[in-house]
Amino acid sequence: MTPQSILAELVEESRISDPTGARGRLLRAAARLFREKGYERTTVRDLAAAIGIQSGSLFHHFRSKEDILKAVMEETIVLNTELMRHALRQASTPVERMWALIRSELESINGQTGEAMAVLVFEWRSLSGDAQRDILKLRDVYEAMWLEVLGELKSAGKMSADPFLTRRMLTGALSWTVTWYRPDGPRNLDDMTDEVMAMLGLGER
Amino acid sequence: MTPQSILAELVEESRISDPTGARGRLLRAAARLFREKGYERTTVRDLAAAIGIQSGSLFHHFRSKEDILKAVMEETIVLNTELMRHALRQASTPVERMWALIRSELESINGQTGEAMAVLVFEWRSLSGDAQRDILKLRDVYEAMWLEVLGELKSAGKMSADPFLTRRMLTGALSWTVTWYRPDGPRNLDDMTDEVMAMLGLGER
DNA sequence: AACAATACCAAGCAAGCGCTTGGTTTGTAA
DNA sequence: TTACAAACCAAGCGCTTGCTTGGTATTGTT
Repeated sequence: MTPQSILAELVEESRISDPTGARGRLLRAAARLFREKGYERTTVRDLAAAIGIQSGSLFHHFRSKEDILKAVMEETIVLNTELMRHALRQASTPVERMWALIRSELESINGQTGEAMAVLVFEWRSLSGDAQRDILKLRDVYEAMWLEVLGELKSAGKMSADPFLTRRMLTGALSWTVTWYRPDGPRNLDDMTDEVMAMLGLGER
Repeated sequence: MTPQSILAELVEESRISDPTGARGRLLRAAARLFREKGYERTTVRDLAAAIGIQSGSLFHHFRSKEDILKAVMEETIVLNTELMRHALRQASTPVERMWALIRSELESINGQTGEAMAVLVFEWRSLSGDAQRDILKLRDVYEAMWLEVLGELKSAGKMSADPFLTRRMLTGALSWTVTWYRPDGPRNLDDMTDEVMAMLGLGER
C-alpha cells in the first residue's frame, strides 16, 4: 500500500476529488493560493485564473468561495487521516507508533499536501461556524489516533506528561514547521522526527 | 520593577503609545479585533467604531490600515522584549533562565498582551515586505535572548538538542497555546511552564 | 444524427472596501 | 479674547469584491 494507492482508493470511493479533474485541480491551486496569500486576499478571479477559466465559471463547480475553502480542508483531513492510519499499521510498539505519528504529521505538513495542511491550520477563522463544526468532526477522528498512542506511552511508563497537553504542544510545534522548514535544508523529515522524539525523552526506539 | 512600571517607562520614552490616549486605545481595540476576526475581515469602520469615532477620523492618527497593524506588532514586541529582559534578570542559573523565558512567553501570549501577540504570530502575511523587515529586526533582539539561554543550557550539558531547532519547536508549541489555553481551566501558567520544562527533560530546577 | 447534460464565457450588478475631502469642533496657550 | 493646531465629522469617490445571469460551446449517450 503506497500513498498513491491510498489516494487512488479514496478517489475511487469519491471521498476526495480526482486530482486530474477540474474540481481536483482547482482545489490544489486553491490550497497553494490560500497558503501563499491567505484566504481573504485570494479572490475568486485568482482562483479561476489558476486553472484557466473565468471567475463566474467557478460557481458551476462550487456554490461559494467558502465552499472551496471547506472542500480543501475536508479532503486534506480525509486523506491525511488515511495516510496516518496506514503508517500506524506498520508500527508495532507504542514508541514506534509515536514515531510514525510524528513522521506522518511532518509529512502531511511539509510534503505534497503541505499547502492544504497549512490552510487547515491557519485559515480556520475564515470558515463559518457551521462549516467549522463539520471539519471538527473529521478532525476528531484524527486526534483520537494521537491520544490513543499517547495513552499507550503513558501506560507503558515511557512518558510522564499529560497526553492532552503533550498533543497540544506537538500540534503547535509540528504545524509551525511549515513556516520555516525547507526540504533542501540540513535535515530531512526522518532526522527531524528523531530529534523531536529525543526532545520528548523517547530517544531509543 | 513591576510590569506596570516597565510599561510606564516605555510610555515615558515614547517607545509605545499611552494606553489611555486615543492612539493607544485604538491599538488595543485593533489587537482585539484583528485577533477575533483577522486583519482582512476587520474594516476601518470596525476599528473606528471600537473607539467611537468616524472611519475617516482614523486616518488622522494613522496613515493607513496597514500602519495600524504594524504599530500593534511593533509595540507588542518592544513591550514583551523588555518584560522578558526583566524576567531574565531575576534568574541566575541557565535552567532558571529557561524557566523564566517560557513563563514570560506564556504570559505574553495568554496574558494582557495576548491579543496583540496572537496578531504578531498569525497576521504576519498581511504586512508588506518592507514592514515585515522592520518588525523582523525587532524580533531578532527577542530571539537572541532565547538562543543565548539555549546555548548556555547546551554548554552546561543540560540539553542535547540543537538550540535553533528547540527554539523553533517551542515557538510553535507556545504560540499555539493561544488557540486553546483558558486561564479558568485546570492549570495556571506556572503549572504549564513546569510541564513544558519537564517535557524537555529540564524537570528539576 | 439527435439530444441532454455538463462545462464554460462575457458582462455586469450590488455591496463593501480603504481612503480623501472640506469643513467644524475642541483644546491650549498667549 | 484671539489665534492656531489637533481632533474629529459627514459625505462620498473610485475600486474591488463575491456572485448572478443569459447564452454558447463541448461532451457523452442512445
